[in-house]
Amino acid sequence: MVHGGGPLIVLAGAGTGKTRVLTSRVASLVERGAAAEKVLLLTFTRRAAAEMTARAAALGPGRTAGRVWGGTFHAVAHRLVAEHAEQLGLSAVSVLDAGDVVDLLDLIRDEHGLTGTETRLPNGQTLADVYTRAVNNNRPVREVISTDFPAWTWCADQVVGVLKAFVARKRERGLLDFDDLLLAWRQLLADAVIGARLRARWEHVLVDEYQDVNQVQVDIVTGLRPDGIGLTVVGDDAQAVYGFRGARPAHLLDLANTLSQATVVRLERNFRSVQPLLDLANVIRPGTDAQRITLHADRAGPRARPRLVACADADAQARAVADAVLAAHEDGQPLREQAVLMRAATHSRELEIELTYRRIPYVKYGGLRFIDTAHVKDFLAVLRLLTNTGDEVAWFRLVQLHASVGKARARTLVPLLIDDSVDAGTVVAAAPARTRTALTATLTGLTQARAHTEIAEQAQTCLRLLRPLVRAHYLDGALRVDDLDRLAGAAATSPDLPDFVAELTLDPAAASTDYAKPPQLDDDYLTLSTVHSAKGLEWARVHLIHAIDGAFPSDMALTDVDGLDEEHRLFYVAVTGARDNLTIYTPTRMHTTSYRDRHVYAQPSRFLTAEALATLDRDQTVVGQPAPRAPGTLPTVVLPSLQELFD
DNA sequence: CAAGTAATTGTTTTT
DNA sequence: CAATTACTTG
Repeated sequence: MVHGGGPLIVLAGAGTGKTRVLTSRVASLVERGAAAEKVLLLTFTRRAAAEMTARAAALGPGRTAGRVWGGTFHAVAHRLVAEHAEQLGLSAVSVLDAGDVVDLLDLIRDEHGLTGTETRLPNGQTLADVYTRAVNNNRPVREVISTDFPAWTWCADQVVGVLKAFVARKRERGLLDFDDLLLAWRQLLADAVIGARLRARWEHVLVDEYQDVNQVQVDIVTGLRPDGIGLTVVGDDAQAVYGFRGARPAHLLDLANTLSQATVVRLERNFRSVQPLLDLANVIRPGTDAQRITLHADRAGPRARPRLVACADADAQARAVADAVLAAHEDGQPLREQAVLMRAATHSRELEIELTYRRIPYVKYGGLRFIDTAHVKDFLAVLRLLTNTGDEVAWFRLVQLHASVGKARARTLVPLLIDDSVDAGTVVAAAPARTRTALTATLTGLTQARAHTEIAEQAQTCLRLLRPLVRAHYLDGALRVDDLDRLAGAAATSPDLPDFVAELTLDPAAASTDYAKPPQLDDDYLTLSTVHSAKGLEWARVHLIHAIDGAFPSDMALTDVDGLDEEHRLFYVAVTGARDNLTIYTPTRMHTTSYRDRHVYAQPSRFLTAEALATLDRDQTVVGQPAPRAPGTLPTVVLPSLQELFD
């Protein structure tokens, strides 16, 4: 496809070669004379960015890769903020992740006397939710409280006060959260001089997954290409699944209306799945008929209909999935080509037990990530302190790792640590006697690390100062230290330490196993993933579990129409990830998460309408209780490939 | 004031 | 049922 310079909007159904469109567009632009460094490619994940720049390089006339600006909105924003730190009035820059934001808000909440047990007050997490919703939708905080958080209307004044202080404190200390990065970018574009320079920097801006952008990101794209010239946007409003983060699917169609001269292309030919799977997908696909996209299979080959399997409960479901996975494996389908998808990370609990019991290797995407574990955050805090001594949140973490230092002592120590005019001796003297030795060691270590010029030396010094603290502070300290050894190793080989920290914060490894475990899994393994994390990926065989009301759609989303619509789109994403086979499981009995061991009887997901069921093969039998395992029976084992024996 | 223990609570998705 | 929060003890 060749297209000129005018705005181009590609409405691409699932599996229609969205990535290929963007890739060949980049290649074609470069081929026709655009300088690669004048092309900006904004994607949703770093994985997508890497994939696309690599593919563009393969298509294009060499040297394309690496010179195209590519990355997530947040990663590019970070680069620009670092570049313009001075103009933004920031002396240093640290990126705060969601957890850091909550920590800081809790701290400020304390300072504002918003704690106590007499009346219930919003906690740090709630304050963060209020803040991000206001910022991402350009709505006043008070309005957000009264419409979205009515329970806190009575203390709206205090909430506004805390959030104001929160903003001021971040400015003062050079701390930027995810929202701030985008706001800063938008602000740079709004500046007469800098904005013009940034607009001139890129002739072509390409945006992937446009249905998942929020208002600030819309403003950024508009700020970069005000008339739409040189803009290419790809997306599918039926796959918008980040409403909770401020995204609105309407943004994609709004753009087509705003840019009246835009060329709109609709992709309906699906290169991924066989037709019987698309028959189901087309039924499930939400949206009005006017903008209807109907997928047609390009592929030939075996055409199995999707299957529906009713199970007695989650345990039966786990066994059914494990059986099916192994059966396919026996038939020659590698585990790598199979995935189990679910609405929420917790839905795979029983399955993970079953997989472990049967020794089926798996990697899980979604849920708690390595980066979110306390000791990893501790290590990143230390690294942040190398370049930003004003990083209050990092100091709080580090100081509280020392024995006999809690919240209260940290509050007296941290202001001293931040103050450049206070020397280390004075700070140590302010600590209780029994912690002074350890604290001295920490501060000396930091100074030494800063003095090193080699990145590997810096990382090792940080690890050395943290190791005894982590070992003593956590019950399983020794295990956590092993994790940190690996992480420090990764840090040591990075070209730039602050960039390493920022990148890890902005787009951490998706699987909890990525950094945590040695790569013993590089053989063959099953993928377990939340539907969110699985978006845009594909497998030959997909098992969709917990397709019941209350789980998928999540009962949290049942109260409002927008929430339910989003679940519906998410279901579409789940269904379209399979190439050859799809099996949907509906356990009829579900554990309630509240109250001990109680269970409820759940209906199959409301998205499995009569029309949808007509496209499915239904097993007549309900997978029920197992025959009791004979004692001493060996579990089924996936044999290793033994490849290494033949090398 | 910190750390350990008992009670309680509330559950999704992630850049 | 696990993780936070309130309460007690050292």
